Amino acid sequence: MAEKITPRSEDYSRWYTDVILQAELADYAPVKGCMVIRPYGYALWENIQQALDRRFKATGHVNAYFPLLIPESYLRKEAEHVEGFSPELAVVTHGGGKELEEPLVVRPTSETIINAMYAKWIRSWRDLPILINQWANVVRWEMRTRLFLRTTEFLWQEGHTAHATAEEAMEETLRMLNVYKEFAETEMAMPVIAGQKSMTEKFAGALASYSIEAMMGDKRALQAGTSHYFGQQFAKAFGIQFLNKNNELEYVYQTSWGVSTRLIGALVMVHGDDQGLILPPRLAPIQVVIVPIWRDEEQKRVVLEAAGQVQARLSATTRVKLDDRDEYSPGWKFNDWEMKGVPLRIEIGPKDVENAQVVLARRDIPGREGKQTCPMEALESRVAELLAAIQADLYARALRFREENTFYPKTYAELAEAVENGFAFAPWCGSVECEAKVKEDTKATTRCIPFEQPAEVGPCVVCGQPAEKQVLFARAY
RNA sequence: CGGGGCGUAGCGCAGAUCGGUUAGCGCGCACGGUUCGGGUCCGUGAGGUCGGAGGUUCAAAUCCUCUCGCCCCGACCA
Repeated sequence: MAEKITPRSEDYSRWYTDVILQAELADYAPVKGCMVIRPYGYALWENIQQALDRRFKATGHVNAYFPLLIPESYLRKEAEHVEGFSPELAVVTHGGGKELEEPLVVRPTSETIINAMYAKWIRSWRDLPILINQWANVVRWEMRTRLFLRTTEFLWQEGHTAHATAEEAMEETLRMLNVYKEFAETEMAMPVIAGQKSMTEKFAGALASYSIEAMMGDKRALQAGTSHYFGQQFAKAFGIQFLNKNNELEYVYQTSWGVSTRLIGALVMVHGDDQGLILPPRLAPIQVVIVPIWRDEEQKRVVLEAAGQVQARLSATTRVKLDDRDEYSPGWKFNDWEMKGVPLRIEIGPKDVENAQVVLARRDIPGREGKQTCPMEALESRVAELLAAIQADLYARALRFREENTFYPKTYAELAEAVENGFAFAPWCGSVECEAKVKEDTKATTRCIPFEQPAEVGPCVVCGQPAEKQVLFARAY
């Protein structure tokens, strides 16, 4: 056995890296913190893109593309924004062999360049709302990087909208957060907690930030998507004004929202096991792999013919691959496709051809337990059923895991213990001091103030003062 | 930036403490055969500026100095 995946229990971090490298999702690039997204990983990203893009279009958004290079001065226009991003900027100082008059930053996010354009485009209330999304790469010079979770360059989408009223912009902010939540749960089979970020955790330049937070396999939290309400902050910095219906000059109200290739890291950590990836059927690049089994040339001919028919029948509705490679044994292929997380495997051998059946093996249920025979005539319906069942079961399993590792501490000591073992929902007075103390003592941060709140909230778990809200504390990526 | 680890064949490593002349092993790769219902087995073969620079020495993967890079753990972040 050439490569082994480190078991999760031994070293979760190494397991994560092993799975990504061996499943060929990505590989390290020559430049520190950068990675190559390999074809299999990119196919996964394309499926994520499609599923999201469909939802963006359905909510009235259009795609556009803004440039990679941004004049450095643009970043400085919004005080809080520049403060948040300057430490991690890549700056271009030379071009065409000459030093540039003004340095250009490689976008870490596109608020400034997009808003500079919005200032040109918006004149009247009739120009609003502007609902633009872009799929792009961005660069942030992070100190510590990790495949997919935090790379120097990453792919994402960023929606940037401008509205005539605060209410409308806030509605948009929450609508898109909800799109993310629905996407995560439906497509990724990943349950998430939606809520508002605390003032210290919010986006640089936003009035309010919202996020969806998911529990990874090591019980740590991962911010899987964010949506920001900017009010008129950026509009004032960039001079985005319009004449309202009363012929009054007014600043627009804005939002931005984004998810990144980090979602691939989330998929790995939410569903994967010691054998490798387990991909949710709705996003899996290959939903069904057919592994034919034969001994001699005659069997090979018969089996491959049957396998070809199975492939043809399923390909109308399913992303299916026939692995007819001669050079690998069936056992090798089983392991290989399990590592790559293909949700459903079809085995066809001489016995199956004889009995007009196939063997179906679920990736999410290892061993004999996950295997069943299926008569050839029931092929399409059974495969569809199983894929749907796997999708649902993955979600249910992830939800159960999160619930089993979620705690409701009443005291500070209980909180400290709880965040060692998972998510902790606890009353919080809202003060930065209490938030900082928890971080200092336990390394856990407030992830979000969930929308779903209990009927009654006790005193702040840190200081004992009255608390209005319950907050989610967790150690996070 | 602080702490730790590592750079020797495509990958994973041994060799270094105690310098010695053809630098090994496993996997992978190529070819031939064998096998195929859970990572078959056998044979043959190709493949190396020992991260880089400088120094010590009759002799350096090995000792010394400098340097570059990567990974992991922290502080920062999607």
